This record gives sequence, C-alpha cells and structure tokens, in this order.
Amino acid sequence: MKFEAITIKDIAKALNLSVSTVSKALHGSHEISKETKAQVLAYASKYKYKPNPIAQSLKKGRSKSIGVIVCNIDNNFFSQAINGIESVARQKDYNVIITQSQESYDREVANSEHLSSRSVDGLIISLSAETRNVDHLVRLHEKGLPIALFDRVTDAIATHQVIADNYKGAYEATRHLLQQGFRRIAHITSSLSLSITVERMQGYRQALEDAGLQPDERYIKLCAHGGMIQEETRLALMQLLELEDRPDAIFTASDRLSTTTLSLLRQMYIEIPGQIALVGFTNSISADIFNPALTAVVQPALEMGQQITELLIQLIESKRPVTSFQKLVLATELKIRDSSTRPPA
Amino acid sequence: MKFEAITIKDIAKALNLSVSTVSKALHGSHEISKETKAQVLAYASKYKYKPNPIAQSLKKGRSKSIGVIVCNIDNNFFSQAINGIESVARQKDYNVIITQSQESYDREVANSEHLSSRSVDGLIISLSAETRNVDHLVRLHEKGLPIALFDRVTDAIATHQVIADNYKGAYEATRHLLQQGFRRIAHITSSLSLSITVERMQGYRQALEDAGLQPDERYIKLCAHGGMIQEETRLALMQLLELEDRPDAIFTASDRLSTTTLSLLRQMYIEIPGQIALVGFTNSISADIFNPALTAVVQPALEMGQQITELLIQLIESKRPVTSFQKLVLATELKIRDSSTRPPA
DNA sequence: TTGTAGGCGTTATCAC
DNA sequence: GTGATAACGCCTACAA
Repeated sequence: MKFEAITIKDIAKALNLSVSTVSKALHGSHEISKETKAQVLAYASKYKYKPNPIAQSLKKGRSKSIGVIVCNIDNNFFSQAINGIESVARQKDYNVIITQSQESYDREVANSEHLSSRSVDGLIISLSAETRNVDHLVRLHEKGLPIALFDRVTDAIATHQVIADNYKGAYEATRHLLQQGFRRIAHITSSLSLSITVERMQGYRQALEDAGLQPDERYIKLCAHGGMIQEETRLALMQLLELEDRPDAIFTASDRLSTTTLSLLRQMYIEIPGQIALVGFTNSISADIFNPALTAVVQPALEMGQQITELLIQLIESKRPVTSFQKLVLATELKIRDSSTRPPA
Repeated sequence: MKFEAITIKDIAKALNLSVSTVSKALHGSHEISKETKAQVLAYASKYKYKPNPIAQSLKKGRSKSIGVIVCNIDNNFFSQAINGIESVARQKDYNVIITQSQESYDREVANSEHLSSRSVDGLIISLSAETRNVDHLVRLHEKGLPIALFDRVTDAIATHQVIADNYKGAYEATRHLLQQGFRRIAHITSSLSLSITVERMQGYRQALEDAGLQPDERYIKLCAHGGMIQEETRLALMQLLELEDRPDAIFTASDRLSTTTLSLLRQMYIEIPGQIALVGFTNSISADIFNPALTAVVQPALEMGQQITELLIQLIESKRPVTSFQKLVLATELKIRDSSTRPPA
C-alpha cells in the first residue's frame, strides 16, 4: 500500500513548466507572470496539491512540529495541559507529538532523543519522577534544540519555565486544614527530586510553622512513583495510620496520590473528614462528585500549556539567540469541599 | 537557533570513505570489509550518529508514524486507549501523533488531511459526534492511506475495526437495573450518528423488551455533543425530571455523560440511588470513589488501543492489498457499585 | 519572466 | 570491497 500525492513535478510536467517556476508561482513570487501564476494555482487547487512536509522539513531543517514529554496522559492535569499546548500549537501551525515517560528516566531519555532525531523544532517537557539528572536534555539544549519546561522543572537548563504557584497552593491548603482545626497534618508526596515536590513541601512546612507547629517528619511520606504504583501509596498510608499520634488530616501533593489515597481510605472504611480530613492537588474534573467531595488545589493546567507553548514557539522562531528567560508562576485555586470541612463537634 | 546532527557525509569525510560505503557499513552489508565496518561503527557510536528520520522518510516514502484522531484526550477512555496505541506503536518502532477533534466535524476533516499530508503511514480514528459523512476518510483511504477504526466506527470504509461489545454492555447494564427492581429507566446518550449510540441504544431497548417493557421514547434523550457541553446535558436531565412518570433510573451512554449527570443530580440534591439510580458507560479510574460509587460499564480501552494498532500496522506493512477485514468486538465489564443498588425497602 | 542546477540526508543501483 | 550517481520533493541562487 502506498499513498501517492501530487507533487510540484507533476504540475510542472502537466503545465509544461519547470519545477522552479511552479514552486515560485505557488509561493506567489513577484517574478512570475500573472497568467502563469493563475494557471499553476488553478491546477494546484484542482488537484489538491499539498506540499510534502517531509521534503520541506528536509530542505528547511524545520519540521513545524513540537515534541511533548509528560509522565502520563491518563491524568487530568496533563491532558488539560496538552489541550492548552495543542490549541496554541495549532493556531501557530505547529504539529504536536505527544509522548509519555510513565515516570521512567529511561523512557524520558529515549523519548527526548527520539523526538530530537525526528527533528521536532522544540521540546516541551515535564520531568519524570525518576529523573535526577538532566544531562540528556542539557546535551540536546546545547546542540541548539529549544526546550521549554513546565510543571516539573529544573534550573539546570537555562530556558523558559511555566509552573503553578506550588508553594502558595500548598501553603493555602495546609492553612485551610489548620483553620478547620486540624493539627496533625500529614503530607503524602512524590519524589524529592521533583521541583513540585520540594515547592509543595515548603509551602506545607511553612504553613505549619506559621501556625506555631513544628513539622513532624514522621508525617511526611514520599512515594517515588508519584502514585502510579498503588501499593507504594498504600504502604505510605498504612505507616501513617499506624502512628501513635495518627494524623487527623492528610495533604496529598498530586493528582494520582489524591485519588488513590481517597480510594484507599474508603476501602478501609475510614471516615472523611470525620476520622481523617483530606486535601489534595488535583485537576480531576470529577472532584466534586467524589465521596466525599474532595477539597482540591487546582492548577491552571490549560493556561500553563498555552503559556509554555507560546514561550517555546517564541524560542523556536527567534532570529537571534535568546539570553533572558521567563519563569511564569501561575496561581492555583483552592476549591474547598467536604473532605476537609470539620464537622460540627 | 539550529540543531545540528552528525550525518553520513560527516562520517565519510572523516574516515575518507564514500557515503555509500558508510551507508552500507551502517546497515551491515555483506559487501563491506570487516575492518571498514568496524571503523565506521566505532566512529558512528562515538559521535552518536543517528540516521535522520526525515531524510529516511523522504527516501522511503514512509514516516514510521501513525496518526490518531479522537474526540478528546481529557477522558479516561481515550487516554487509556491511547496508552494502548502507544505501547504497541513504540514496540514496533512507530511514532504516534495524537490529535483531537473536540467532537467537531470540521476539525476531524482538518486533522485527517493534515495528518495525511504529514505523511503518516496510517490513521487510527474514532469518529466525532458531529460526523455524519465520512467522505474525507474515504477519499484518503482510496488514495491508499491505511485507516483503522475504533470505538466510533463506520462501515462506509472497508477496513479493520475494533469496538467494545456496546450492545451487550448496554443490555447488561439495563438488565441489571431491571433486576434491581427499577422500571422507568431513562437513557441519556450521544448523537445517533455514532455507531456506539445506536448499538448501546439497541441493547437498552432489547433489555427492556425482554423484560416485557415497552421502551418509552420520552425516556430517551440525545445529547449531540456527547456531554462536552454541560448545558445540553442539564437540559436533557431536566426534561426527564419534569416528566409525569419521572424515571427511577438513568442509564448514561458515555464517560462525560455519566460524570456530568452524576454531578448535576448531586447539585439538585437528588438521592442516588434512592430517588434515581444511575448506571453509566465510563472508564473513569475514580468511579469507585464517586458519591455514590458509580456502577459502570467499563470498556477494555487499553486492549482496544493495542488491537487496533496491531491491525493498522498489519495493514501498513502488508505487501499486497488487504481485502478481508476484521471487526473485533471486545467484551465490556459491568462493575456494580452503589449507584444502582436498590436500597432495602 | 522562466529555467537550470545544486543540495537537504539517505538509500539503491550500478560501475569499478 | 568500494565509490559514483541518481532519486525522494522541495527550495533557491544564479543563469538565460
């Protein structure tokens, strides 16, 4: 099976012109006569001529496409962000190639190299939970591939970044729990190698300290796989529940961790928020119909996707080397629902 | 900014060989001496030579990539299906380019043409809710572009299909409601132009008839946008609730419709299943933590994605024209939870 | 105003 | 065994 399309050469032959004349005519060059142009354009549209993007890429060294690496599509935060990326890319006539690292360092490396060799014009990436070392990206970046970071970022690459205000989002979530009267607030989060983990934990700690509480390390649990492995989350949760001073609230730091924790607590018949309150970072569109409705720190995922794409395309299309970079920090929104609301005593 | 990679030509120059020798050496041709081969391979790996896929595409007329069109990524069914597509594609060394139609016919047409002109080797598509006419696909298909259909399919294109057993899934869901004692079972579904809508409605009707009930047309509501527009779903639901014989159960036919309906019922403080029971097609990974836990018809999304990709790649790589096509129908699973369980009288 | 020629990186054919 | 050449489809100096 072979897919055949009409080429410039075909047009040239049919019209008894040279390929360059046709090419110029198609580009509306001023050096081509009106008649010839009209003739070529008519023929082209009649036979639905479309320039072969592969050939164009080879010629121009640009593919009009951008690569995206996220840990997992099956997650409302990232699917929403991708919607944002797609919308801007489409509007600027770029293709989007989406790949998933599944939180694996190896797959992140493989994907980045694969994409760069596929001649994407730029890369948008949110780092995997396993990634400790970004040499693979630095290497590509130094070779001239524009890279833009969002969500899980690193300062090891001098480039644009778009993140949510993780610190503040976590601070507000924790403060909210404190205001509701909870005191033993646990924190379940991802790998400390992730920027979001660090920032969210800082917000959590600071809120406690500002309330005159000393963060208790026993209440902080790291799940290296960010909730992708349920057993890991279960273990963390069990350890919390077995503590002498069992937490009266949990603040979960990511989408998967939030839903998994909620699910596990339900399976154990633990009342929320009666026995344990819950607040989590999540962009689930269904948080309001969870049982209980989940208090959520919501990130402006769509906007984050849009912004980072604008910035990347700016990098790609910049004539001269860009030396000053932006770090956009977008506000999160705390949606207070039942899971964190202290029931009347 | 320009991204430069090492080419065959560079290797040839450095080693004082011709490009053809280098090319053959890299491909392990038997006509090249062991020494030369070793030399070339060493140099290539030292400088991390990677063949330029763009050039290969141009040369071979294949891009080793497949295009995907789904209505929306931000939906567990499709994100899971895409995971399946990706896993098989990766394993067979194909790239996946994902696009979204957002249930719009125009965008579906634009995407399909864009992808085909981007020289994807094949197309996997689940039709948009607006699509009534598939000439755009027929055209591409006739020109020789391999196309495979999943989920929302059409028989207007002679090719492989992978779908869930929508009829049976719907039948079982409805029968389950009947067994629980519900009698006035409403059905909220998508556009009748979609194969899934028709099949699921048939299952629904048949289950009613098999129980000796006459399907009541007032109980059947179509949402042309498949739940993407909340207002549309709200309207449908309101009309049901205002009926004289208000339904005592609702069977929703898609992911979005299910979550939206649940959310709306909750907003109206209607008890589920007390006042109205609910069963829906959904692949939400959170259905068990909904309030109430949602009885769900779950599709084998991952497997569907894998199967359709296998079939597409088979088409792509087939030497001779394929004339016999498969229609794979995979079983759904009914997960019974609280939302449909008759409370003790 | 139009045409020729060369090249983007790779591969395949054919000659040496 | 190795190399020269043409070709994939497009673009663009440079000639004519």
